[in-house]
Formats: sequence, C-alpha cells, structure tokens
Amino acid sequence: MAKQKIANTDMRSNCPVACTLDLVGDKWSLLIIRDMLIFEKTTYNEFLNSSEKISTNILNDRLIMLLNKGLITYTGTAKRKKYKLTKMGLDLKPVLESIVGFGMKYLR
Amino acid sequence: MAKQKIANTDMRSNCPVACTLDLVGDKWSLLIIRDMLIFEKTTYNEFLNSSEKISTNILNDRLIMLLNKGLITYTGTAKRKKYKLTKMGLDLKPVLESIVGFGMKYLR
DNA sequence: TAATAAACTTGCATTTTGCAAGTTTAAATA
DNA sequence: TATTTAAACTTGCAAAATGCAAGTTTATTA
Repeated sequence: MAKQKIANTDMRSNCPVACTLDLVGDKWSLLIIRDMLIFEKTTYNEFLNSSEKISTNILNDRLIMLLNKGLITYTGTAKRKKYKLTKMGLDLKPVLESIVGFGMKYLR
Repeated sequence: MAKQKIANTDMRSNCPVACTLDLVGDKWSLLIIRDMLIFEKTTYNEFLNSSEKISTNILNDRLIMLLNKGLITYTGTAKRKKYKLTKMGLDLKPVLESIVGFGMKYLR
C-alpha cells in the first residue's frame, strides 16, 4: 500500500520545496510548529503569548489550517484544547533544526 | 573578531527561527534560492520561467531584497546579470535539503 | 540599423495580514 | 449555586503583500 500523500490542490507546482512552502510557508505556521516542537507549547494562549505576538484571528486561522492539513491534532474539551503534532508535523523537526542552525550562525 | 551578523531591525523576535523566516520566509525568496542552489539558475529570465510563475514585479523586488540581505550577489552587466549565492546564501542548503526531504515524503 | 529580448517599472485589483474590540461558554471562585 | 474569570474564538476594518497585465529601457543580435 502506497504512502498516503496530501492532495496537490492549491499548490504552485509539484516541486517538493514549493509544495512544502505552500503547506507551512506562510508567515506564522512554522512558528506555531516551533512552539510545539521546541518549546512544548500546547494551548491557544501559550501560542498567543509567544514573543512574536501573533494576533488572535491569524492564530485561530492557522490552527484550523494546520488541523485540516494533518500537521496537528488536539485532545481535551472545546474550551481547553491541548494541541499536539501528528507524525507528519513531527517530521518537520529536521526543517526546524536546520533553520535554527542557520539563524544561530547569521542572525540574532 | 566576532562573526558578522545581520542587524535585527524589522525582526519579530530574536528567535533564530523567526529571524530566519523574516529573512527568507516570504512566499518566493526560498524558491529563488532553490533555483540557484538546486537548478543552478543564474539569470532573471531563468527565475521567471520556473514552474511556479513568479510575476516580474515580485521577482525584481525579491532579487533586490536578497542582494540587500547579502544572500546573493551578481556579476556581468546591468542587462546581463548573472546571480550567484554568497556564502550565507549557500548556507541555506541544509534548510532546502530538509524541506525537500519533507516534501518528498508527504507531498507531490 | 532594425528587431529582439533581458531586465525592469507602473497601475490597479485581489489576497493576506494586522489591530482593536467584541462574543461565547467552560471552569474557577465566592 | 451565582458570579467572575479567562480561554477560545469572531468580527470589522485598515494596512501591507501579492498578482496581473501592460508598458519602458537599453544591450545584444540579426
């Protein structure tokens, strides 16, 4: 059985780089994933309190997007959601790590 | 002598992830860098002909940005520019590679 | 010297993001 | 149990980024 892959609707091309960017290449998604992967954040308000100050409408929208794309899931009640990364979301770890490596070398 | 680092003006935070995204995290920059790093493209029209169909005003703007940020340089005349990655630009290779890895696994 | 084309530029429409304020309702507290 | 609190959204509008179509400039080629 072949590995399940995401549909390629709304993708600019079938280049793996372009596809990945179409998935998490907006201004905020990867920071939410960083919060989960590196800082072990799990809740809406934890994401909201990150130092980059995402606004509530964007955070809400991105969480829905990440859920729909299968990168995150949640447990708990509607008013006490605990988000966590799926296998697919966790597989972004090498991407995050290489970005950290670059950032540590050139930026502050 | 300490390693030279980019100024942190216009950066959302001093997180290396956020800083890197503020540098190349827009919709197009990393695709131009991909074209140079993976497909060895060097000219404006080669970038323009990539399968994602960047528009000319954006391409022009992004090339200026990438030059200003020190990620690329060029040789040749004003009407026949040949772009190439700087050391800093080349150091995005691990980022591109990990993104390719993810994209190959989950997307098409 | 005329045609071509590479490298931009401009104007305007559309989409995305930002900001401030509100709403809803579960959980905590009195 | 009634009230307060706060977590998780929602809404409306402003600002910024992106998209699109067409035009301009000036080396290079024919």
